[in-house]
Amino acid sequence: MRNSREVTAENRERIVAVAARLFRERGIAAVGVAELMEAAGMTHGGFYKHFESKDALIDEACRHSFTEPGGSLRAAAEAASEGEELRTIVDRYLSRRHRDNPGSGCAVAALGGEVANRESPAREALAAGRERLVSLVARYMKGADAKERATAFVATMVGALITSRLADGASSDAVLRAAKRELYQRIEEQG
Amino acid sequence: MRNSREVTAENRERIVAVAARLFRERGIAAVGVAELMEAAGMTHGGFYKHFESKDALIDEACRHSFTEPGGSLRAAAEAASEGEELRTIVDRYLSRRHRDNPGSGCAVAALGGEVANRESPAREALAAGRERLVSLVARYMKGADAKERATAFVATMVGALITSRLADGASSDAVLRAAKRELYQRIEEQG
DNA sequence: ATAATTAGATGATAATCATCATCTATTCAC
DNA sequence: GTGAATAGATGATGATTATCATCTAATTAT
Repeated sequence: MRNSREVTAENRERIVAVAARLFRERGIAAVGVAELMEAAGMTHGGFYKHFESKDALIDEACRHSFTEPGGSLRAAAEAASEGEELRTIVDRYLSRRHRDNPGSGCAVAALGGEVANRESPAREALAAGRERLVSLVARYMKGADAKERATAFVATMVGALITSRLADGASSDAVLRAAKRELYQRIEEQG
Repeated sequence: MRNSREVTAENRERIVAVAARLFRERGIAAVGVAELMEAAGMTHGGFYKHFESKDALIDEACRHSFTEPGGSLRAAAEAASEGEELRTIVDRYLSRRHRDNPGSGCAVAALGGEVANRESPAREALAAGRERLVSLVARYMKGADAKERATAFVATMVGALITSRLADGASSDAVLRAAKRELYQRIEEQG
């Protein structure tokens, strides 16, 4: 069977979106092409009409995960009242909601470990995503060393999210709380 | 052929050690039983004389990676001169050496993402490793909230290591530097 | 020393994987 | 409308996987 250009484009987009979600939820290696296509509402064979290989999809899915509208930290920060931008970012990033829903969350935290080291466009996409996050945070910081402090700020957020997902119940919440308190303090110290 | 009890125990230990290294270097899913056994100097078939399954080895390898003598942060901290313990920990953890050698480094940073979520002894082992790291750091902090500050401290270290491994060349060093500076400052502020 | 045990090699198994050839029904270009 | 192009289904491919049965030589227990 054949679909219209429009439907085809939608299908392709759906594959990427589903992959971006499943990869973050369960890891890249743990998700096969067949399962992926079924989750996108198709059979496995059609996959290669859209992508050259699974690796090509991985790259695209990594890029995609930073362009999703729903979880945009940038939008949340820009909607916040003045002086509350960084606190808004922290509250969102270190929320239980974010911790419990990696599929729609930060790809740096969800896929960073699996993609690090291996040289690939996927790694570059995550690296670029991290840098954009640093830039967003730095925008709300004052001083010549804003970028440097933002880099450490982001490292704390990412590390806290990852370690909170690792810990069990009680201490998982404690990790989020501790990091939030720490970051709040840094925000107070010098905007 | 059959080996003596001693040789057998050594072989088993070697499998665990090799697994702990390879898993951290390339990810758990990317390392097969056959490759693992070859790296340990044996053929794949003997594996199941030592372990019930690959999952059982994963659990043991995760536990093992926190008991290696070489990379012990605890030993380094205890050997440091008084007042320099935390700085010693930071210098070690956020060194280029540690960043470039995940195989002998922190398993929380190397495997945290892949093991998070999935319920397993492996996850519990990493969670326990993280808590021991927090306790080690807290030991050198003053105040009633030492544990909480140590939790954020560790999150920053882990997040910095992971994001530095993700970034390319230039910014990778910048991440380490920024986090070190940030943590140094926290140490100064209140021991 | 003899007998029972077993560590590890060899090779097979079945499952899962990414990838691709083929087919078909549809859509687009004309 | 007619014909070329193609999206996606179906099914096969070969590679890789974890797991296991069998065999054998060596070690342990007696």
